[in-house]
Amino acid sequence: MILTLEVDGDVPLYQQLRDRIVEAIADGRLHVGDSLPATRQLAADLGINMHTVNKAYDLLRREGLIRLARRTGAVVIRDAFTGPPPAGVADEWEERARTLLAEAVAKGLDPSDVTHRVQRILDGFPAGSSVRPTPER
Amino acid sequence: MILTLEVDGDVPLYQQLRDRIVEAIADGRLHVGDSLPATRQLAADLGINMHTVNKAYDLLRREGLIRLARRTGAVVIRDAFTGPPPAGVADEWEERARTLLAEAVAKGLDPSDVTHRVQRILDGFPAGSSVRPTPER
DNA sequence: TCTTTGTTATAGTTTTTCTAGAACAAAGAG
DNA sequence: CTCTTTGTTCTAGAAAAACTATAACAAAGA
Repeated sequence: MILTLEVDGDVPLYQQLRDRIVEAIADGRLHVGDSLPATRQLAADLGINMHTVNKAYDLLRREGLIRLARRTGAVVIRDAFTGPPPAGVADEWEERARTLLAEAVAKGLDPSDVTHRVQRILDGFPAGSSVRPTPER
Repeated sequence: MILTLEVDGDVPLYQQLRDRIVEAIADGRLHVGDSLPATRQLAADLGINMHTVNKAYDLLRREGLIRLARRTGAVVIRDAFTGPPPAGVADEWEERARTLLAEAVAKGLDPSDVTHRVQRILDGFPAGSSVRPTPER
């Protein structure tokens, strides 16, 4: 898994790392059961500290996306096909979505353009190609 | 304009303030030409420091949403009907949208549900109710 | 001229971020 | 059973960000 981080950006490294992994899961480049690199290994590869990777992994664990265990390492336990998300996840997500969408509208982006962009992004995800009323697997 | 901030949240106060104002613009509760409260006044109302408000206003200014001037104060200069956004704004927005949408998918939200939620949010904005191929006003 | 309002400067505290090194603990590999 | 790998925890420190507090400056409308 190739990851690149912006060292001089305004987004914290552990947040960027978390985001890239979330995107990898959504993209289908990571599936349930897949292992993430060991914290020490990934830290070395990225040229950052072990604890920074640790923090990103801890975030993903608290979000219910990975399982952490000694010796086994970090393993993906959630993807688009795993089943319905815990209650509250959708509403909490929507709240943040509302802020982002408000920004688009406030800045004058055409709402239908926004819709199309969102649709295109979703369609780009493996799980977004087909309507999925009931979870598979 | 009534605003409430989460003092003990993990989102910086100036960021929350910026978000609430962006939402107010998108909601149509703030229009082009409307004045925001003076920094000292708003700081006092919210029980926070003047410089924190200042930082939020400065963000909004750099985003092209308000104009700042002495004596005149902070005035909204952009809303959904002002015209097309500067080049690059849409693409920069889409990049962040992609991360947020990836999170939804990775957490198992049904893509069609995500679409519906996005649509409902957009429709809730005054500018989102009707298709707007060409800017009005 | 006075007052309002943004702007800038200085300074200090607290929290967050990132790094560094070390040791501990569980669990699979051999 | 021993060794090694991997997450976990601890301490510590540096740098940056966030927030507060005061004060003074500067422009511009009343």
